[in-house]
Amino acid sequence: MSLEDMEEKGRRAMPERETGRAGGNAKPTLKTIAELTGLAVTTVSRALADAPQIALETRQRVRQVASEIGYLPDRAAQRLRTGRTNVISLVLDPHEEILSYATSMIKGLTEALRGTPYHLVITPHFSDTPQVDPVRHIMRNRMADGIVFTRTEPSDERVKLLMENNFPFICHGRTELGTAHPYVDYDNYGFAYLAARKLIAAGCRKLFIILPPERFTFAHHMRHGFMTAVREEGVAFEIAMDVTLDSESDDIRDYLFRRMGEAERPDGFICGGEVSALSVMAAAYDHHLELGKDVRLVAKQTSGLFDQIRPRVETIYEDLAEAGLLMGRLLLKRIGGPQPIDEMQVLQTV
Amino acid sequence: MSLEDMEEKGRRAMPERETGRAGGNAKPTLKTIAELTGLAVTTVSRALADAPQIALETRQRVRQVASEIGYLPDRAAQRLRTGRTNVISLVLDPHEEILSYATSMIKGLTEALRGTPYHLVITPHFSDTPQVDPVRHIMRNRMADGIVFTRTEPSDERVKLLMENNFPFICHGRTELGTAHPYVDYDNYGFAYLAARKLIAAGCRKLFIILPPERFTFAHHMRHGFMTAVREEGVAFEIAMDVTLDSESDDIRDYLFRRMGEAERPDGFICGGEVSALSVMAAAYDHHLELGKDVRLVAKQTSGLFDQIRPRVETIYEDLAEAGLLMGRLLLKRIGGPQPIDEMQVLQTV
DNA sequence: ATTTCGATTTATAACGATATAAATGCCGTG
DNA sequence: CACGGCATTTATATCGTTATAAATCGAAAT
Repeated sequence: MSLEDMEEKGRRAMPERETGRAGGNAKPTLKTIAELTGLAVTTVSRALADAPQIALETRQRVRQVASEIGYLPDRAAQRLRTGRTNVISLVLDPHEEILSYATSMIKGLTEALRGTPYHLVITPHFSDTPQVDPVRHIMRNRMADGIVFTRTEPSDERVKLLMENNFPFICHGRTELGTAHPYVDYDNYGFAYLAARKLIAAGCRKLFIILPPERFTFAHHMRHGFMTAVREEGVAFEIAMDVTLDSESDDIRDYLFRRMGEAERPDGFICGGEVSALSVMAAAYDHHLELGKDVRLVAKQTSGLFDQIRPRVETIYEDLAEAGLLMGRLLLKRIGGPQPIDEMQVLQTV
Repeated sequence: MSLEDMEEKGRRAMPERETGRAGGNAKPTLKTIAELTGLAVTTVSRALADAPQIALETRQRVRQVASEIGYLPDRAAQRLRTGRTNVISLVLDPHEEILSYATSMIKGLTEALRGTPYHLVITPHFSDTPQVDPVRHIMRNRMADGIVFTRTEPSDERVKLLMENNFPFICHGRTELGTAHPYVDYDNYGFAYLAARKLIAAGCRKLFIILPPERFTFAHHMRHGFMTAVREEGVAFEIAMDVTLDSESDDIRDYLFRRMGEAERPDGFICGGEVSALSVMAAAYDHHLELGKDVRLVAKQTSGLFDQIRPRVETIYEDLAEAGLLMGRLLLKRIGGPQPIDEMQVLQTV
């Protein structure tokens, strides 16, 4: 083998300095700091953890060196040793793909996690598997230190499972289980009640509401708020059959178009979702009904969308980013503290 | 020390079975399988990796036992040992909070990652730090095996940095750097061209377009497509000053309302975003201009939103979930293969 | 019978951090 | 001057996995 050949082979064996290690110097570890300071790795570790048994002067010197060389602890090593993942899992339901719901939540959550060592992992929940599966998987295999999920049900299996195992979590919406659990909710009772009162005050004589699917707790809250208002005022009412806020918006529009063509047409509509509210408007438009005169609508607003909609629609605002922020904060608090904190918070209708 | 005392102490030492270890049996590891099969840990590891040097019969037996006890490899340990994180980072720009953009991307990405060991981590990019910071951080500290980002610029610092370090990534949109790099883009030239042709064909005599901020490559594409069409047809045109697709939608509406009140009012509008398109509609409405008669609008549609909008608006569809799916697939391919694959794909206007 | 070979399996050493227990050195005290 | 006590530092083991090198074993070859 010639000299050139050997050189050639050498080049092949080490192509171009392992990916990502540009600059020539390897990633700093505790060992690097230990060598630079002349201390033991253990000491460096505890110094960075601000352990009181390490001399103050040592702690400061270690901190100094650490920041100079841009040391960051290896997450994998920490996770392996301590069992803590520094991960928060957001379990996303396929239905949350609609519009801004998930994005607002994510915005709030990342804001809450900002400055902490926690990362946000999106765990999709595919519709062909039971709702509790991703949660169980995360918990069993310790994929995260805490779980965030939404669309809570009255007797939610996920809440039960997580409570049983004392695993940190927070959910958007409440259960109707006896036991207290951490959650953040919006006052959907208040929403529906207020919406109905507004419509009645505007002169509506027959109210119509599209509810979330019955299996969600907040569907009950909305129904209850709606029923309370219509009973107080003694006006006629109707609750959408066959379609829910989760239905395809085309289906909602078709359904409403049919209903608007039948006898005893409702004149006041309540809609707890933005796109479905547009479906209501479209159905009315297709019937040449004038919004704000022939029919009225109160919609729940979760984005700036309805500020651009004409004719103007009365809305009641739910701040999902704020909910996400709050959820993140409460979850971090729960993870930090050893015993379960059963803090709950309901964001009021504005 | 009495016997009771010792027992008491023993109990204290193991308080209540570490959180999450319900059921009494600890989380299975390679060691567990090794003990059950009588093999060495190394052998089990290689058997599960389907190494050819392990006897077929052994491999099958190990697989069997592994699935029986529900073994899952510890990600932290794998990550520590191999340096691979099994994480894909999606860097989210604050502007992507609007409506469905991020959600659609996430949907596509999770679909692509389904069945793979990869997790999706959301890395927020806060607006008070340089755009390249989160990308550099992820790369330097090996927080992920691959990066996804959006809003690509002609001379994008992120692309440069990642290319220099040969770090796997994919972006939504192209650069104008000479070097090829992996990306998925939408044919925004085609969008603007087609939109302009449609408006002209419908009889419009003065076209108006709202572009993305100039710093993004796709702004140039749209401008180019728009300019080509108006020049071909020789119609008058105007490009929005002062507002872009990133502007507050209220600002866009106010701006357009003013413009529509001035002389030589445009009669054909092109809008590359959903909410801003609604702003155009709102401005026209507030001027009592009839859409489809006094003024026309072609909007880019990225969700089902415009199917519910009345009066009906002409739209051109961009499938962001499809883009996300494609990006995920290309990135995984890039991570799998040792040498950079410079695959690029432009999704065509439909 | 000894050697060699190929096919398997195994032992050992890391990856980078931290918990536990042990060691060091300095101080005052008896 | 030996000792105990205190403050501080260090050595060792470990988390669960995989890369590397070494070992085992039966069968074929010398």
